[in-house]
Parts: sequence; structure tokens; C-alpha cells
Amino acid sequence: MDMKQKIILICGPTGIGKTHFAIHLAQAFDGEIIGADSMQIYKYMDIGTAKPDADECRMAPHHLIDFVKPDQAFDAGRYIRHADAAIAALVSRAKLPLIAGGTGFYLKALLHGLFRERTADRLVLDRLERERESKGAKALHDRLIQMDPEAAKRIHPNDAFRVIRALEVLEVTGKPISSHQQSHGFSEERYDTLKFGLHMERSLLYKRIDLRVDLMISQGFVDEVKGLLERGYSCELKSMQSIGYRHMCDYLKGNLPWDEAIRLMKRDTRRYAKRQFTWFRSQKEMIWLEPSETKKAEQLVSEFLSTSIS
RNA sequence: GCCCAGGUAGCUCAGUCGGUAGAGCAGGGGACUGAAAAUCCCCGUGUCAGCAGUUCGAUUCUGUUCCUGGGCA
Repeated sequence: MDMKQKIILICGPTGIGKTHFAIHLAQAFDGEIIGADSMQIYKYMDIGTAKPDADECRMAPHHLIDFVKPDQAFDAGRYIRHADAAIAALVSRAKLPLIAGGTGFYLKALLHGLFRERTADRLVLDRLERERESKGAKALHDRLIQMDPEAAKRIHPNDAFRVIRALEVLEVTGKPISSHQQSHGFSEERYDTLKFGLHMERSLLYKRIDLRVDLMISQGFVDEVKGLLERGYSCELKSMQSIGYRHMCDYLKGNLPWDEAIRLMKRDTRRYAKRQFTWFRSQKEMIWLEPSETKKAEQLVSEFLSTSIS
């Protein structure tokens, strides 16, 4: 029988201390860390994404970080392929893979796969997007009601992003997205996973977030964003529309006064952390720990590694 | 000490010609199948500062106490 590869997963909201926690386990179990973060993948975006620094990378090697240019397309499907390869490479060197990150969708995709092997059709998406601009989101949703009532029921008319995707899938594959989703159902278990979710009192986390934003500023975050613009990476890029980067763009373009830019950057980071909690809370078999409970985590990892699948 | 203006949601305030109240911001909950740090949905009970009085009924009127800000001494 084929045994699924054992991996450790560490997730939690931004700023809670995933990196530190993961490094601790990596050192304790001869492991290496594979990031699961949709923004830390980008080169030149270091301060604002809170990438692990040189010291931290020395303490434990990190993978899937800092390897994509800010204007290159990336998505969950590509993430799976890279992560699978990284896991296989670690296993071949007898290293324990520790997946650490805050992008819930990437983690879910890695653990359960996605319903189809092809990437979204950019041309079709763009055409639908233009149609939304001229006819409105409601018109697209009305069409979805006709063509895929099942999906239309689950997607809110205002969520143009998902309405467009559903129409694109229908057009490109000839099958409604709802039937793809139904037959896939995230039922596949691609790895044997021990899942840690880090949590702490909300007000405490928010204080840490506010402090971390101030720290980013003192580390030269504004210059980092200026540097990106000088390299030709515009504010319209998806990567540059992320938290912090979009706020600095607005400040540099004169759309926001400094204090307001900082205030909004902190607020939006807090809201992001809240959304991450919502995402991770709904995941099954999550072991919730405080970031300081590394001893307990070690114990659980030991037990996990000593049991074989039967 | 005196005079004036206030004390209403976590914050800034609106309002009730007497029938127990609502905006913005902050915040909370949720969704999520190849753009996910994105995208989208839902959520406002709070001794209307305390006490007493008038009234069928007071957060609203009256008195008084306390607190805050400003002015005069």
C-alpha cells in the first residue's frame, strides 16, 4: 500500500508568530520550511510581507519564498506544483517538510487539490470583466442563473469575481463550475497532515499588528515601495495591491496623507487577520495552540511521526 | 467660588415638540475550488452620567449631585 507523505502544517493569522514557531519545530525535527503565503513569494517585497530575514533563514531553510517577480502571474495551481516539488525534494533528503503560512486557499489547495488541471483563461476572464464594466455585475449573475443555477445560488450577485470565474469555467470546459465542484469536493487527502493553528487573544494580536506596521516603517518600508516603482512595477499590479503596498502607493501618489495611510494599513491588516481566523476556524482537525506552546507542539509532532498509517 | 456649554454604542456625534434611540468610524460573524494580503455577504440593547420630582409614561421637562471643557474671579 502507498503511504501518504507526512507533513506538518502551521497556519494562523498574520503577525501571530508562525515563522518563529515553524523554525522551532524545524530545528527540533531536522525539518525545513515551505512557505504558504501568496505575497512572500514575490521578490523585492520583503519588509511589507514580513518575510523571514537572513538570520531566520539560516536557522531553518525556507522554500517557496522570494522566487516570483511582482509582475508575474501566480495562483493556487502553480503553488501546488511548486509545493509538491519542494516537499518531494525535502523527503528525498530525509528532511521533515513544515508548511507554514497564512494563505488559507493555498493550503486547502495543497492538501486537497483543485478541480481541474488547467489555469484560468485570462482572455476569457478579461472579456467578462469588460462586460461587467459595461453591463454591470447583475447582468452577468442573471446569465449565470440561466446557465448554472446551482452556482448562481451560492454566489452573491455582487461577487463579480466569482460570477466571472463561474462563467469562464462554463465557457472553457463546457461544464458548469458547480458540477466540477461537486465531483471534486475537496475529498482527496493528498498528504498525511498534522495541522497546527496558532491563535491568541484578539486584542493582543491587534496590538502586535499595530506595532509591526510601525516597525516596517522604521525599517524603510516606504523606500522599498519606491524601489519597486523605480524598477517599473506599477501600483496596478496584483502584488502591489496587497496590504501595505497599496497604502504606500496611495501615499506616494498623493491620494492619502501619511497618517491616514498608516491608519488604514493597520486597520486593513487587522481585518485581514480576522478573515484568516474565519478561514482557519472552519478547517477540520486543527490543533489550536498559542504561539508559545512549542513544547506541546513538539510532543504532538513526535507522536504524529511515530505512528504509521494502517 | 461664580457663569456658560456639554455628559447618548468602544470613539466622534445626531436625535427624540415626553411614547425607552441612530449615523460615521472602530469592531464582530460568515462565505471562499487556479487573481485569495483578493473578492463578497450579514450584524447596532446602549443603566441616553447619578438621584429625586412632574407625568399614565422621562433619555427628552424641572430640581439637585457628580464629571469634563471653556470663560470670569
